[in-house]
Amino acid sequence: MQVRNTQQRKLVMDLMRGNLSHPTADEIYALARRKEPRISRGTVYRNLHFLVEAGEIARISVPGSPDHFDSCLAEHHHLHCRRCGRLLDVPGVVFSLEQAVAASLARSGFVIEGVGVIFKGLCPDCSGAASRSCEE
Amino acid sequence: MQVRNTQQRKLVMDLMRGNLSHPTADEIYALARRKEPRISRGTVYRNLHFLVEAGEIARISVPGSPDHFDSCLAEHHHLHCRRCGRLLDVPGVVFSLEQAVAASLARSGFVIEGVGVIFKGLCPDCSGAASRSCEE
DNA sequence: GTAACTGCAAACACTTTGCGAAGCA
DNA sequence: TGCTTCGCAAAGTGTTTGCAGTTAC
Repeated sequence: MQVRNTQQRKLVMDLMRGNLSHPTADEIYALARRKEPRISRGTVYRNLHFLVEAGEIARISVPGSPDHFDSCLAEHHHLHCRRCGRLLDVPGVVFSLEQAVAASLARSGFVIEGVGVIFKGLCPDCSGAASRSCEE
Repeated sequence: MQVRNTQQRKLVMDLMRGNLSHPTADEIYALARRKEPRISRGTVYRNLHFLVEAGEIARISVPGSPDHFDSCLAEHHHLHCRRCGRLLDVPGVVFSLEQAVAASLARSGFVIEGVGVIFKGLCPDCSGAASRSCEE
């Protein structure tokens, strides 16, 4: 199966690479339409999947919200803000415990292919706003 | 708001309590219909949410598959089998690393309300089957 | 009696897919 | 030219919701 470098695929790729946050498929679709108004949602989804399969980007599944995509392939934790929905990187984390658990599981016959860790809570912006407005 | 103990709510509660695995809403619905064929999907969803809000059960969001529900409230990790889709408990894990990270994040102004860890891979049954049949 | 709850069905959000047309190699 | 990819729209999946009728308290 011969892979083709279409305008649309290049566009999605560029938008991902130029994006340091963790856009959803729909956010990429919105950005893509600014440059290429005729691009379709299906094409964006297909190309995001293509890039994930090709190992160019990572898919981050977030409970209760659509999937996000990450152009940073280095393994890292995320924080999902319950209030604004933003997905933020947790920097500088060592994975010794998850790795230890994975090793122990492997000894029991599990094949561990990955570990997903997601912190849930409020980001600094939202926790500040929350205390200011006394809500919740 | 006065809470009522309806037949349907009791049934969902009992099915969850008698269930050591991690059924999805649809699995609970199927079980419920065996005892109460007129129960509706909406009622099962509403009651599962009710029980989650009431702190009676936990909701486990699994990337790429419907939500699972867990009658075990003790914090623990899970393994999601890519092959059979089963969700399994990871027993006897200490959470020191996640807790350390959470503490460090808290110092930066994040409000951490929870940590979700999900291992992805193959359970012993499936990893054995996979190597036997040489697939993938 | 009354308001929380139910069953039903339609709506919902996100994602995938079938199809005929378009365009890259 | 041929086969991958596109745009479009419809279907799929899991979940929520509006409503009129029911039922627990």
